[in-house]
Amino acid sequence: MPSDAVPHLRWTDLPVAALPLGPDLFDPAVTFTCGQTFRWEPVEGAWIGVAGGHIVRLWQEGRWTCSQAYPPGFDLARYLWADFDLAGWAAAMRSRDPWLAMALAAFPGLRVLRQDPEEMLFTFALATASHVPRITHMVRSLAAQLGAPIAWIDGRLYRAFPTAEALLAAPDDLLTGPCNLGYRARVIRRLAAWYCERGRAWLSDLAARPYAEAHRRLQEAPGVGPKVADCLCLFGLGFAEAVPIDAQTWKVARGLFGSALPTRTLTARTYRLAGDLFRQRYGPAAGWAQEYLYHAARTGRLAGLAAR
DNA sequence: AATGGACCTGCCGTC
DNA sequence: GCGCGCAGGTCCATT
Repeated sequence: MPSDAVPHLRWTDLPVAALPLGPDLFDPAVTFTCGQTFRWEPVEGAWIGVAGGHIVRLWQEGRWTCSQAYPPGFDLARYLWADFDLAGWAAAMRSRDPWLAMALAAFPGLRVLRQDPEEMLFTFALATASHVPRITHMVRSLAAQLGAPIAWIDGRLYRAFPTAEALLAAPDDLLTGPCNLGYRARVIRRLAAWYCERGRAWLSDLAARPYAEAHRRLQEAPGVGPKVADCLCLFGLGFAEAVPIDAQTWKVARGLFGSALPTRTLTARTYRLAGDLFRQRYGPAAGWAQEYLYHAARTGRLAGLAAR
């Protein structure tokens, strides 16, 4: 669809909704920049992002999180996992170990988001051997180059995350050129072809399966290993017990669990083992604990936690 | 089952 | 400004 075929709107004309989430329960700045989502930007005291085909603007007023969205029908409460009792969980977790307690204190209001599973599939397949600034650039370029236009708002055009079909049809020099995917261009193309043969139901059906099964079956997709599968489980399918173990989290795991992890490097077996140890220590929302520990480790707040 | 290496570049801490 | 570099890994070949 050409970009002049979508509506021209103004934020002042869009209705406002509100959720009872104050800064202690939801901190947009931390949540949107900690490496689980890549399309939110601060704009004049608010945050604007595109998620699941909706343009969303949100800001906080006292104990409330206010929001606008186009097209209407965006379920912000679901997106923010608002029914997860962050305060209660955090209170229960502080005693598990001083490291998680430190991370909880350092980043109050960090929430795990429930994002669109298809977007998560391609986003985290893209994220391999990369880092947050670069992933952000890749995701935003892809949306700018291949995303369907949704609307103009206050003179700016917003585009959706590219569909699998659009990624599959994209010329190779577009993926490697302006989007700077590097070797990931091949990965994305292969994954898009594989996914297009199955369709969206393949992903959404997994959300109804037990975590272990979903995690295993996701890895049937090319370019999806154990870590990307866990990102999908946690960020896209709502499995709070999924613990993505990347390089940072592996360092944390070695510090926490020491000799219980038999190898120095992350292997298929130790990946499983580390995840189980996290779940043992932090319970059914171990994925939330991972998110706090990952962000703390990445920003250098866990300097004292060295592997034995 | 556990390494070792390749794969594309932009960051970023370190010489 | 670089860099036997490293980064939210995965895949494949060897041992």
